[in-house]
Amino acid sequence: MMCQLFPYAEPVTRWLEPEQQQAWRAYVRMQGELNAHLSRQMSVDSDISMADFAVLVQLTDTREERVRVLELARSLHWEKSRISHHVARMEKRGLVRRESCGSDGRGSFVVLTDQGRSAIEAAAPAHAEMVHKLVFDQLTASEVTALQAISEKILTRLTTGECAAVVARCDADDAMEVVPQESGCSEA
Amino acid sequence: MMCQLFPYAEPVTRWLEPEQQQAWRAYVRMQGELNAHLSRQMSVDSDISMADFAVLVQLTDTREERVRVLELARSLHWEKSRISHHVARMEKRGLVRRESCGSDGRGSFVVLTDQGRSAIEAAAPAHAEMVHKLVFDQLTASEVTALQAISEKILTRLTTGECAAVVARCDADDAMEVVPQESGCSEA
DNA sequence: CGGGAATAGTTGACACATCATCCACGTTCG
DNA sequence: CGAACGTGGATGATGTGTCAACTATTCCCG
Repeated sequence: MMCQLFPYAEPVTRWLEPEQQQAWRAYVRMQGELNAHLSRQMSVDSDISMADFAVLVQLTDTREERVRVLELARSLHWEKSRISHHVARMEKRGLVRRESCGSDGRGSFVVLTDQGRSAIEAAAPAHAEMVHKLVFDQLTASEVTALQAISEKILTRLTTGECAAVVARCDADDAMEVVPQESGCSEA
Repeated sequence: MMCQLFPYAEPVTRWLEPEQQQAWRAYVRMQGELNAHLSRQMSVDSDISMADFAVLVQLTDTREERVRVLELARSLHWEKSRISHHVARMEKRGLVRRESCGSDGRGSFVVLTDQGRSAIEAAAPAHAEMVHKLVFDQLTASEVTALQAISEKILTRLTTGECAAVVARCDADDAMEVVPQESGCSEA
């Protein structure tokens, strides 16, 4: 009853088709186990986590080997508080060091230490090898292409329109409605 | 020097080819952001996490709506301690309930509560819709097929040979080799 | 029957991510 | 100049995942 009267109240959920189900389950499991395996492998034989690795990569990618905290946050797509906590832990272990920023009293740099450099140099080869073995050795060239295309399509959807707006509505406490502004947010 | 004398000492790291780099970076970011988005969406509009959801799905998939803890662990591919902690938290929120197992004094069941059932029924449609919007609406039929093929190939590699052995070597301290027993576990 | 070993599950310590809050500094504009 | 507001970053509480013990039961075998 009241089916056609309130079409908006009964959107008739779009469940997944069987082929979609299969693909989705396979993807979800693969992604979970791949993450788990890469993480564990890295922490077992290099004593750093994937998160540490990501931070160290950003640091070594820069000449000067020092990066502002917020730039780290942006390039890793992490929240600033996550960066802050993580850098604190890494500092405690001697992988990085903080330096205050002269030109902007609020800011601070994250600086790579020698220990941090040797840590990433030790970890990188095994990690690359593992990615080869687990992923690229299993795939044909066209599958690699497809993987990239698929990832980019989904990524585009994720960083466009409503989705991006949800992410961006961070600390607007008294904004009664979220204006899905599609530009002018991040590249200040 | 000493290049060919000690070939094993200098394995000449296999770094990623440019196309591989691109595909890998795209995949890693997509996977991270997709996870984040799905998790946040679910906890925002249904007040349960993806982990809760996964547990509840397992419970509703069974007639009786009660499952042994270890069976849960196996079907979700989680560690038993993770299950234990998580079930404890879910119990505290009223989503599930524990019941002791008569036939095996060590075991216990996890049972779906009414509140748990309504929680998953409330969460499922929005989740399915989100997966559609973010993933399948973006992909062609052949990309869906490719995604499944890719996932299954990688998954096969992960659950075969050395990788599986690493996972399985849990508390077998003195077991020199791991026998990958494939049945006879769950139906007591 | 008795004494290991395996099994089912819990627990505590720790690493990590997220959220809300806070503070210090900078910018803008009256 | 100085109040208001935005920004860079730190902090504490809480929920979650992992690892390493630990308990209690059951199984196996002599």
